[in-house]
Amino acid sequence: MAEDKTYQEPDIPKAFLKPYNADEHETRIYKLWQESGFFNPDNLPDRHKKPFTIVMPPPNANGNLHVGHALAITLEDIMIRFKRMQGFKTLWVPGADHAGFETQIVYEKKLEKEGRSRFKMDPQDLYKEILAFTLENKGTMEAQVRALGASCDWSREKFTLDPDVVAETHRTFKKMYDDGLVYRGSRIVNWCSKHATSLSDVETESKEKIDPFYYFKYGPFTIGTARPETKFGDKYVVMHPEDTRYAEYKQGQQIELEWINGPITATVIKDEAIDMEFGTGVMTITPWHDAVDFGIAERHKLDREQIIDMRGKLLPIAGEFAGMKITEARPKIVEKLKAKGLLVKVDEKYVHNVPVCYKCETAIEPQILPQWFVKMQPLAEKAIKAVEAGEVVFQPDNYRKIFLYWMNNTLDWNISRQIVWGIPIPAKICDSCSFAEPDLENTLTTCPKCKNMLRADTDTFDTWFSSGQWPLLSLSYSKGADWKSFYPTDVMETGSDLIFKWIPRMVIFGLYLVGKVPFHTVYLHGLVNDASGKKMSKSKGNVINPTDLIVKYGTDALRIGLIVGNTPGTDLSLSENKIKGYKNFGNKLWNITRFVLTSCQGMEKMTLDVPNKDILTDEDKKLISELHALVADATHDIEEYRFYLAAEKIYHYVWHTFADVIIEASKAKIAGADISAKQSCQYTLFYILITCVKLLHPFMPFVTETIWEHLPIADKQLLMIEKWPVLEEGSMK
RNA sequence: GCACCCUUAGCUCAGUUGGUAGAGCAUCUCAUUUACACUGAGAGGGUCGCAGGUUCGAGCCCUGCAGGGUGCACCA
Repeated sequence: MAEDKTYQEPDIPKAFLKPYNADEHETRIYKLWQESGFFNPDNLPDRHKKPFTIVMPPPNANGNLHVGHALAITLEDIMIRFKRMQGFKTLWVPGADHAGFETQIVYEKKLEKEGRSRFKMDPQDLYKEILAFTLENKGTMEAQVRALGASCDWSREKFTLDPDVVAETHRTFKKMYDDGLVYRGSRIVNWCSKHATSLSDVETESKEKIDPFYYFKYGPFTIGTARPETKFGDKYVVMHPEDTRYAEYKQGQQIELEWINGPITATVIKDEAIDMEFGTGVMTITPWHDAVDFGIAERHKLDREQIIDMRGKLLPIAGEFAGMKITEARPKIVEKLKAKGLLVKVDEKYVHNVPVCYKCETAIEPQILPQWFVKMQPLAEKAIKAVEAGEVVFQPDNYRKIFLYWMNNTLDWNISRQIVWGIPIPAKICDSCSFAEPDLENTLTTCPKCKNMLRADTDTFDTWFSSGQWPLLSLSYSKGADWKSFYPTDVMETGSDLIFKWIPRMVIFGLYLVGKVPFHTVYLHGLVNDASGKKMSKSKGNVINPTDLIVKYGTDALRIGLIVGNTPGTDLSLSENKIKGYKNFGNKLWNITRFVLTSCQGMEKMTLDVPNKDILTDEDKKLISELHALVADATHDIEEYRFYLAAEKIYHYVWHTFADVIIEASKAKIAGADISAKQSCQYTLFYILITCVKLLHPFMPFVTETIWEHLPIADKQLLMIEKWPVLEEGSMK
């Protein structure tokens, strides 16, 4: 800044002779900030002592940022800039996410377009291709984060596949195995037959479907089902133990009956999972392909048999239907049962919700598979305790209830994924017996139980297994003591949709690995929808690329436009008009500066202090005390995470009090003959200007820093490290 | 079915501990060689979803109801 001479000249800098043009300044200003080194807390001046840390939720490195990212980056940057100006030793750790499953899907779509398929590729080659694709997109994503003005410490940037991240994730896996918190088991999992991988319970969505609901004669019973194609192997008939209609049938009783492919022996089971109100109150079970049935089979130690293969086709047990896709087989099976006189009736319009893959909407086919699971209950208990003790608070507060609700209803977490793009699971598996064990050093070759050859697990971890440890991993907690200054972090700011997927896992891993919660405050922002409140999606064509808005209106306008009127946890309808309005605001501030500089021409260099009372008129003293009331109010709002209110109040003051009232009234004084009134007015205008510019800096960093460059102030620094306006002792109230 | 949220101006939404109903956009009128290419002054517009309750006082607290949204679980 020293080489910039314009501010030393008494004339109005030339820059102010034309409207503010964001495009001219933003790249240069960002460079100035970055070269100053102040993004890195280690380089901040001495007054910055107490750490304030945010770990950036690493954006997916598989494409462009969307406006939701722009909102997140803005919120985080507001907190960081505010705290930095207040004198905190601020650290904001940027990152990039390889985003396992999600990126692989993006890449598979690309392959599909090229007429290729991952199922015909060598996994190693596929991995290499996706890596190259990701690294290329990582650069695009980072450039967009910079364009948003993010004052994060790039020297500490982490990628979720960095070698130390992978190594540490492996160690956690081993540690959890040794502690009995990770186990390998053949359990029912959510299987997506399109992507050919299992999914966790948070990676499925439910979709309403209308299907026929069939009633079949099953020996002396009538059973109801929407899925006749799974019924080939059904040999258990289940009813509620208290159902008086079926009191004559006893647990374990065997019944001979005629079924799809001939006579079978069915066994009566009594279980409380049965809803007496539903259907006939009797059902047969298919443990291999239904979670509830699996639970019943577990409780009663029943046989299970696979009916449907991993690509969604019927197995030989289906007899003449073997090899058919289930949708194709269903009507034919019903036809056969009808021919045998076993079809009782059909409800044509049965409305139910079926789980689907959250990415491709393919119906989830539950399957029993040997996978690695995390035992959630003991971990969830700790997380519940920590949240109940107030160690983590939520903004807005109602997410606390949602967090606790989920933690109280948690299922064991399947962490195995049958995809290549991710962190490999460092384990050895015996295909001959049930042996499986983590093997970080890659030393196990033969099974200690049955002496057969072991094979390396080809699965990768669920992305959330590593990203759940992100607050620790991103601070390189395995290396050196640096992380201890910044952990636990202060705020985790992320989308409200991650309240299940991510937040609980981070709390759990933080408590498990180092005994401390990973953050004290969780700030959750809502979705950014289009102007009519509809969710942005590629298929609707209403996706807004933040870069387009930046090009049109400038980053500052986008930032404050995303903040005003946007309460935490609530979805936002984004209209371009609003952004445009804030572009005008940037220019208003620009012109205010021009007016104040013109009015102050010929004065000595100014200081940052409150003007001396002795030279101020009573009227101006009152103006300054009103300004101080705004400072106190806005500061309080920011501290309470009410950024939408702070931004609006400052905006309103600047435009409708400072510009419309104070400046209008000042014109007569500046032109008037009363020298002391003029001087008082000049000091007052200047002081109000610098205070407003400071207050706006977290929200609109570029225009405020640009203005700051041109202000005739002695001993000034970059605005980003100037002191936040403070009402010191003795200053006018 | 359960949980959570929402319902305030034409639209999008604020409204902090209960103390006279707010902003932006839109509309209308007027001004404007202006610090302002992106401006100003002013106006209209609300039974705060409905019904009760607590209170000196309720948009805010309590109960019930209705409508909308989101999430979770499903019920074979």
